[in-house]
Amino acid sequence: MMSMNSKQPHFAMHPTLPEHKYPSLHSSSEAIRRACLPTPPLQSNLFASLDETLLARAEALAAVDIAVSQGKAAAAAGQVAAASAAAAVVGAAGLASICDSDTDPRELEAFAERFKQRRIKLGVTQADVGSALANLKIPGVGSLSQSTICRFESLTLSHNNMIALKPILQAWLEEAEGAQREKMNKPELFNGGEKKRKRTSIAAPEKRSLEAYFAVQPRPSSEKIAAIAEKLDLKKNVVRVWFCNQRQKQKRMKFSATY
DNA sequence: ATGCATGAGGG
DNA sequence: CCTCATGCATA
Repeated sequence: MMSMNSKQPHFAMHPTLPEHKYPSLHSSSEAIRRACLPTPPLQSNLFASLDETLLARAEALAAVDIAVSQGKAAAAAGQVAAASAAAAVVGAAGLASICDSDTDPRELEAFAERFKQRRIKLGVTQADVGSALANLKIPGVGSLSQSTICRFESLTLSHNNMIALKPILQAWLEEAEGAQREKMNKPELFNGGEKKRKRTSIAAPEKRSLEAYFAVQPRPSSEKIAAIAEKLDLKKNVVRVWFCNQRQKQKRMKFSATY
């Protein structure tokens, strides 16, 4: 009965972030990426005359992928290209501010692993760490979800996100190891049943089409999205969000930067 | 561990 | 509408 799931009240959500967690990280990095993108995609006149054709083309590519037995080939190629671009950006920029040890991917990776190791040694779950962060009483820092802690440990967060979270998790780690020799206990609180969100699941065939399309055009216009949505019989918003998430995925540490 | 979703902030 | 940080729900 006591499903000890990771159900947390809503206290961890973004009730109206004070001013967002990491103020200075935004515009700069994005601007640099854009400014240094080596090759602005390809098709431009392709879209002018082709519409449904491109969609069909993308799906054809998906079919080819299947034949090659590597469903992710196209997407992978896109990621590689993006990774190269990102690497070139960092190299060309040569900015001291983003090249010191605190932002060094290797250091982040090393820390993430040490963190996980010590966390486990403390017998604490990812979810525990997340909620415990609120107890650190660090200004502007509340709790985090199991998802985020997991992603931090597996480096599946953006480089900037990793950098921002590192000091926070480091603080928790030291605090926790110090408190271990003592005695600690925190109260658990749960709330009754609320309306649960339902997660839409995109079927494999549709996903293949989306991936194929993404390979040729990662940022389809609203109109294209509508067309794709209709073609795949999905809600337009679902398709839009899928593309947004796909783009974010490309930027995660694990698939980015040459290090 | 990861897929789809939300919301702040920016343009 | 997008990006980005983040989370609920689920495989």
